[in-house]
Amino acid sequence: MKHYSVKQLAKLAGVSVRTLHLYDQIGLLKPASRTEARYRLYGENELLRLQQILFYKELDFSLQDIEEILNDPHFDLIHALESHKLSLRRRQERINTLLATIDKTIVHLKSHQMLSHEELYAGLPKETGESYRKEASKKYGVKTVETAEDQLRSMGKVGFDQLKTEQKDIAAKLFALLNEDPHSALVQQQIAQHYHNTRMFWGTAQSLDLQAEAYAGLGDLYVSDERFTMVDGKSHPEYAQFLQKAMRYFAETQLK
Amino acid sequence: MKHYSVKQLAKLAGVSVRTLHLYDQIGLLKPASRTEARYRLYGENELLRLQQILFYKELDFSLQDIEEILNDPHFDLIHALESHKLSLRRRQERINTLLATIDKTIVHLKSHQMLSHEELYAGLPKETGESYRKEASKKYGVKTVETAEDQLRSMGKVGFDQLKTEQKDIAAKLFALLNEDPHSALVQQQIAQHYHNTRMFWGTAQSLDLQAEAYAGLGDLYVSDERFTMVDGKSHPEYAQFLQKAMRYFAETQLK
DNA sequence: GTAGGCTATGACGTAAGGTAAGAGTCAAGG
DNA sequence: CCTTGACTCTTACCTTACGTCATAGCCTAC
Repeated sequence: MKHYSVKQLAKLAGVSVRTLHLYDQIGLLKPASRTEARYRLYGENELLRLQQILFYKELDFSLQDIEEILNDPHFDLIHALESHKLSLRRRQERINTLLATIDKTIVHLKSHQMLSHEELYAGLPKETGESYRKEASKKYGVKTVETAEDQLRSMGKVGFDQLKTEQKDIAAKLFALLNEDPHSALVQQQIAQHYHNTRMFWGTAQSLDLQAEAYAGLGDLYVSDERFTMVDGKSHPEYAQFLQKAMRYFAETQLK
Repeated sequence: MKHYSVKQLAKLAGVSVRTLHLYDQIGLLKPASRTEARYRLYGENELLRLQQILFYKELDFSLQDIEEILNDPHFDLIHALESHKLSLRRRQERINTLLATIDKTIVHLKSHQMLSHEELYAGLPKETGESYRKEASKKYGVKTVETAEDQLRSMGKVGFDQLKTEQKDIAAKLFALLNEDPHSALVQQQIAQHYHNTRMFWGTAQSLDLQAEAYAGLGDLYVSDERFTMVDGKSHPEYAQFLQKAMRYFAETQLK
């Protein structure tokens, strides 16, 4: 009868010696016998069992499961395989979701910086855009408008578009509060929602101080660019100013 | 300014306290400050960072990678995501392979026991099958034939079919050795190949003694059922007997 | 006799926490 | 004032399936 040393068996089956030591230790694959010096000796039976082990390992079963499968001849292997299939399917679906999310994230990131100054005002007649800039700059200062534009630009096209869509939702709620005090708890609660949503488009984490500034600046932009506060095609400058006040107050009271 | 205790932050973000302890320990997310009693205090900034961490964790990034991504603003995130996509794709392909293998295995197992006595002899006119049985039983004893049939049945339809296909290959080699001594090294070497292939269809591991018996019994079956030794539609009883001798010799010398 | 190769056991490390022990902290109620 | 209960701290061991030493014993060849 043939017998193999650890190294021979390991080489034969393509595993490491350590693996055989482990399998011996946990009782998954014991050597047929030992020499006087406690050297492990494996026989043909052990080679066969090892091959079975490796087969199930290929299928991603845990060593514990493999031991149950091999030791209990009445083990319901088909059932085990079916449930294993299910878990593999779940893993696959999860990976699909991950891939989709990553793709979205990549698209999102790539659209960053792609927003040039022209794109920022695309959709508006150039002169109109410029005139709004001038008017807003007069009212709020050149620096404020530029800061707000930078902030918006860093948000990327996707964020930009989504932000507009988002506005529709929040507009419905805030529009009803137009006559409330922008500093009231009622309004501030909605603004908090808006802040948390908006923040998701702002790349890497910044200090709260910076975020406060940026958020307040975004409110300024609302005033400087009517597109953000258009509802059903009509601009609502008083809504923009309402929002600006509410956002700045939020930034100053909640974020500092 | 708001501040959160470990438990509050944990609950807010849906992680465990231990997780926050760990993130603190590895420097991934340090508390903004500590109380006098060394209680951890987290602020709004930490909540934001934690949410970023969880986002990347959702994408199956390791904590190490996440730390690099978050700490280095110049990190090439798009590149990291692309390569992450690749590794996810590989995992998905691997899972696809596993699923296919499992399906095959299940089919294989299900065809076990489905092989009734009639199916065993399907394809042969019933009387022919019966007559072969009788003749073989006379020559080798009823018990031998039944044992061989059981063995074959336990192999399942898939194994049964594949075994026949397999025979075509080995037949080409062994047919040329028909006039050699079945016990010669030349023949025995081919038989060893055959044994190792055949064994793959024999479900769970058995003792070598049992395998030896089964393998020898399979040789008997070859003689009792001409379908195994048909080459181009012609039966070759002398080939069957040659095989039987070689297999029995192999079982007795190599497997005991 | 010794060099080189094989073997044994034991122990530590990995990733991302879970679980638990022992001790200190804090606010509320009696 | 004291106790109770909830919370927190640190330390440390457990998990998977091994890889990687470290130390020591064994075996064979020259």
